[in-house]
Amino acid sequence: MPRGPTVYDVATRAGVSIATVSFTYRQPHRVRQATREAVLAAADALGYVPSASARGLARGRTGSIGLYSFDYQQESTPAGSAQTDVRHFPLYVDEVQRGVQLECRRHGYALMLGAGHSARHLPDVIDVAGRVDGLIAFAGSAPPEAIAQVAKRIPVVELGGATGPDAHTVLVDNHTGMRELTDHLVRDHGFRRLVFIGQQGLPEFRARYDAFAAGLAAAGLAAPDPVPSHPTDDASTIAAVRRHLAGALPDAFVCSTDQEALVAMDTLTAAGIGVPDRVAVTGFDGTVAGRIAEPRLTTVRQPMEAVGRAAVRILASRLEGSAPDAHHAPLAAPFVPGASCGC
Amino acid sequence: MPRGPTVYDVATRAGVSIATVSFTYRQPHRVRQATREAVLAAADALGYVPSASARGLARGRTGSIGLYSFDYQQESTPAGSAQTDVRHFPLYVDEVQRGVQLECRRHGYALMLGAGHSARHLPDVIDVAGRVDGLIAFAGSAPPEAIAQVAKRIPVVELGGATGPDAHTVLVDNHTGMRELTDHLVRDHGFRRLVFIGQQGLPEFRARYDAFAAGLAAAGLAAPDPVPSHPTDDASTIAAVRRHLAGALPDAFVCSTDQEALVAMDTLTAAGIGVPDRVAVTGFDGTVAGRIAEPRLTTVRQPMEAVGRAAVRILASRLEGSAPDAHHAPLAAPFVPGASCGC
DNA sequence: TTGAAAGCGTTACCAC
DNA sequence: GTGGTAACGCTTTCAA
Repeated sequence: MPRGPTVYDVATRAGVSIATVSFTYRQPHRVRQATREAVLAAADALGYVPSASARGLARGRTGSIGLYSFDYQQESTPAGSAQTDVRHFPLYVDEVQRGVQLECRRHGYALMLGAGHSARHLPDVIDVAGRVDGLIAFAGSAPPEAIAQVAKRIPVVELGGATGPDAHTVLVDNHTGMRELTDHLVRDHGFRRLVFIGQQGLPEFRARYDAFAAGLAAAGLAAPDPVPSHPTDDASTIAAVRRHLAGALPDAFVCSTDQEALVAMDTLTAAGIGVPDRVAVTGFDGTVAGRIAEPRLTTVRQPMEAVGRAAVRILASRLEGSAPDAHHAPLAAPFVPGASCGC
Repeated sequence: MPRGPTVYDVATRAGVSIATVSFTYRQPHRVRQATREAVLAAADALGYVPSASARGLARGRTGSIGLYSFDYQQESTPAGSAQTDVRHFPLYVDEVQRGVQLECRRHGYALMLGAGHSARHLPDVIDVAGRVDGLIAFAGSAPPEAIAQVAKRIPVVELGGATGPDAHTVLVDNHTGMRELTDHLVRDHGFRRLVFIGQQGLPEFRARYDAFAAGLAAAGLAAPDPVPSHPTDDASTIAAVRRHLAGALPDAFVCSTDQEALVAMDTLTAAGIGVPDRVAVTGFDGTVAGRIAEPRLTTVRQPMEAVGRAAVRILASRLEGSAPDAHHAPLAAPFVPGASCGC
């Protein structure tokens, strides 16, 4: 912010005090029309651009909300097949971000996106937190301690985490959809040997596995342990799939996310195993990439934009001290049959 | 930013001065290790989150870059056919934004996205400008006067505008690709009656029409005036197309953007006119929606992510006072034949 | 309706 | 290496 004209310059030029200049912008009605016009004219002539830093310091709030995401969202996948080179399509994180953007705009908040690569001592998320009135963070994107620390100062909504004492979260019903999906595979397709691929670190992922297990249990089947894989890390997914290529192929790979499901499909295809002919694959999220994949991915569709919007609304209500955001019901995430399960 | 612990609190707790606390973060090497650790411990215990406002005010820069976009990017299209309900796919603006995000992260800048709907006196873009060290704005997204005013204070890159005295721009070669596209239609398909649909307000759009006209001229054909239409405003595009449904159908609709081309295709289809059987349609941008449209859109692919990245780089070099970003060559935008031209 | 002045939380210059 | 102490530009009482 190369320093430019300030309130002082505008005040001088308009022949008023700096207080009047400030009033002109913040409480126009408290200023006589003639005065107001004089001030605005002076500001215009000078090319006055109010400093948000100064305003933020004086008022104690910035008027902006922060969004902190994963790194993986940021860098393109280096290579990969047409199918997994999915980075040209918006992922879960991107679609949520879109909702956040939309709702911030509605509420008049500026949106601050975290930048990484800081060689500083402070975790990035704290840096971002220092710039905003409220923070939205994807669970797992920042160290829990950092989140906790931030939450002591400003309202925080952690997406995909558990609703805790400090950080709120947007509730999504991960269970119902996954249960339906599992039931579909077992009941409609008659599958018996199902493998679950995905990490179990976050509550939302655990809910997915639990629903999967519940579905199997209801059919009198034992649920195998989840095979570890991380949506961020394609290599881990590939490894998870390959592990099952040796012996008898399972009937279906039930994946924790679309991202992993797409990688799984590619891995299988590359190994000469047709999907869904020889094995079914399912995902979770309902991303664009999954919709246009070949075969179209069977999945559970999260209301991503709605999640982003809800996060902002929660923050806004906390910031504006309005209604303590009554316990909103979890957002629905419907089962969406595709072709990758054999339908 | 509910006020929390400050440098003073940390200093007291660590038994040092506030200057030392500041040094600990900004110039760690200048502080004795023991001191540094004491400070960090105190900060940690207190849950210290440095105020970016205060820092920005004191240092004269915020460490963040702003991106100002159109409104249309923000709100979902209410309805529309599967084809034009394109809002689920990233548009030109979104893909550029992605590049901006990526490059900001690389350079360690936080990214500030403009929020609209302010009931304030200041144009939004000025508000955003007051928050950042440099601004990227899509040409046409903000009043030229506002841009000019902002450019007096901080470096501005205006995307799609002309390189002017104040605002820089990222140069994209709009001509070559469109010329190739036009030649293709005329030469390879033998089309004679081509209609150009699109607005002419911005330099980049004019370049597209000019290339179109040049292509026709080279074939000894007269170029019709462009039919006004705005990519933001589907209704205007629909109207533009309908105007040509009455008499003899042209051979092709050459559109200024993919967005308009998709709307055109839908309009034609809805009118029972097959694309490309009875008339060809082409776009410009190379968006995802165009790639997966049926028929796949013939277009010119802009290097959208590269545009966003370049914008940040230009800003970064201006801010860091490094090389005055040597006149970089315009980015290439290749012709990409699809199926919508009849190929 | 307007002005004076006290902060707001950092940084950075200048001593020590 | 560390501490004092002016800025930095704006908002917001409190008076006038």
